[in-house]
Amino acid sequence: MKRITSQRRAIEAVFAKHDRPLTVEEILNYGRKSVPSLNIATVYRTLKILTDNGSLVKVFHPSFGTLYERSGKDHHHHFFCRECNRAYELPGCALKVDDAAPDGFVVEDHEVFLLGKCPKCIAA
Amino acid sequence: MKRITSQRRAIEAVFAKHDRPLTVEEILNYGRKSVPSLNIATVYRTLKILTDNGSLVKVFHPSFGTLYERSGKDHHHHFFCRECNRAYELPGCALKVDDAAPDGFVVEDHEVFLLGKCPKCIAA
DNA sequence: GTGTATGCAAAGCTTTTGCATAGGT
DNA sequence: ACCTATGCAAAAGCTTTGCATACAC
Repeated sequence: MKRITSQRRAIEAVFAKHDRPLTVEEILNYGRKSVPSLNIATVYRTLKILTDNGSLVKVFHPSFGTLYERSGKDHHHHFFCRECNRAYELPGCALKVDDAAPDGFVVEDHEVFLLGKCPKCIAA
Repeated sequence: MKRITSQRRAIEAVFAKHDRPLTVEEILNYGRKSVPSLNIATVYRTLKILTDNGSLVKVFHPSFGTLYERSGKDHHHHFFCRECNRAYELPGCALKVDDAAPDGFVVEDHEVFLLGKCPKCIAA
């Protein structure tokens, strides 16, 4: 990626505006609002580049597959609302990492997914 | 599923023998050892039935997608070895569930994935 | 003007489905 | 004999890739 195109800018703007894990479809649809010609192949190619260079990280949703979010945030976990299917980032870490695995396992990383109902859907 | 076929028995035997989260491909290959004609469509259909009736649960591996494991175990989490790519079940739960999400979120379920090196690969 | 990134279409994978038939009951 | 579950092949997602061309530089 050596040229700054309108497509590339549109995709980065999507992440700036919607700062949460997004599906490829969300990225495509939001991006098309500013660049209607935006193609799904371009989205995938750009996501790959941004993931490879560390700007984005993948998040795996139990039912929706791969989501993408901006990197560089503090360590956090994810909450998926079963009602509205939106992904949330939750600050902090409630995992007792030292107790998480038996002796003999070397834990280098971890991910925590919470599933339930978000405040919006409870209020609704 | 109202009939007990050799395919069905073969698939259940695979889970009995390899009591850890398995990929569809692993299930197919292991199953074909006893029923060579076993077809991938049958595997998917059987996995769907066993998942729907609660005998199996899905486990989502960050890179390998959906794995299947037998249900009815105590609450546990998963460890994925980055070296040998094997999935382990870890007993217990080191998550402080009450602290996991801010007020306003209702946490119904959670999953924890640990990534690192397993004892076998450390020893090797 | 040069060469990269895009759009389009085709191809790869994984998973699902339609249909004729083997085989469990 | 009946009718479900299977195998096969086609289809339906999702993601990647080849190729001509638009466009950033």
